[in-house]
Amino acid sequence: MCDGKGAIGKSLLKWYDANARVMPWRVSPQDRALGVRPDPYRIWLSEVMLQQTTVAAVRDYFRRFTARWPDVEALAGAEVGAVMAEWAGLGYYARARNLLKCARVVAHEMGGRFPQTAADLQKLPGIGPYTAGAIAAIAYDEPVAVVDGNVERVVSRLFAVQTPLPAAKPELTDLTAQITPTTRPGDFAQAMMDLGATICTPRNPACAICPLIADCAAQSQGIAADLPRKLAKKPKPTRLGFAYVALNAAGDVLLERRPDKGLLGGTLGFPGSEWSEVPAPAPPLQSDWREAEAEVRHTFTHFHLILRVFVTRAEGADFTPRGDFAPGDLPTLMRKVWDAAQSADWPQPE
DNA sequence: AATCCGTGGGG
DNA sequence: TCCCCAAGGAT
Repeated sequence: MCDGKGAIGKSLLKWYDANARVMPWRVSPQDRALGVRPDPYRIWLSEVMLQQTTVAAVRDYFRRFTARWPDVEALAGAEVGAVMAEWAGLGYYARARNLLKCARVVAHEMGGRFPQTAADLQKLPGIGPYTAGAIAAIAYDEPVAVVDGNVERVVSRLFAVQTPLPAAKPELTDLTAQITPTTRPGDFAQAMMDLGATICTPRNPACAICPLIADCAAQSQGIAADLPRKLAKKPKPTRLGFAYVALNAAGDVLLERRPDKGLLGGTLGFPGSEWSEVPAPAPPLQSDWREAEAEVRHTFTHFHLILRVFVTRAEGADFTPRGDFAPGDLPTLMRKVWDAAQSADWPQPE
């Protein structure tokens, strides 16, 4: 490691000490001075929630989870339906299923203590290279490279890496390791991410106020905003489908839980057809179905979806009691279906 | 290794 | 409106 690279950590930590963002899972500088350590449970929970998800979106979810399940043993004792309902709206629902799996492994097989190295953390469900590194660095001071999308951007600019992502990932990880200090590696990782989120942004980076401007190759070459290079993305097709909202006379709701695998796996929702270019109607029961005026439009990671929504009054054995149903327990797509159903011209019960 | 997985905000 | 993208992981 050359002196220039060591200087990056020093400059960055100085900036971080003056500019660290306040977040519910971070230990405040005052508490840190009193010797308070980050809680591995809260670091783990926050890092899983933050996977591909903005800080703003995570905040309230984190508060609700930690209020309801203050430690890993409490979470391990939760029912999967309760966890899915609490996660509803946050997206990427495999994270919620793996979160509970991981909590149960840690609580039941590890005495409630998380592994203390990145290598061992990564063996747990839902913990990959990034999350393992983040927990190890922040909670256990392991000087490991922590590489998320922010760090990829910051490092590709610092060293003017021209290789497009994702092929550049190993090179960026290696470069990150070279500038990661052995002291305060967790603060360094969080500082890199804060820098990427607030100054070294994807578009219009604020190089003029960047603490690393003197170390940045891309800035000196005038190409900071052009990095990192990325491969072109494929276009998103549009799929169609039908969704069915049935209530009985008491106002109970016909719901179904989706299988664990695939889109919206393990979440609660309304029955419906397949989603495809030419879906076949698939009402869950025979009744006087009325179509809502409003269609539901929703965009997933890799396709657009347009749903036609039908409503009816009917009787059946497997309705969810009205008092047990809350739209907030549904993923966003199904909340949209519910909202569209409210504006429909409902048939009267027979 | 390429694909599959949500959602909301910003430009 | 549309595209980008955000503290990625599993398969």
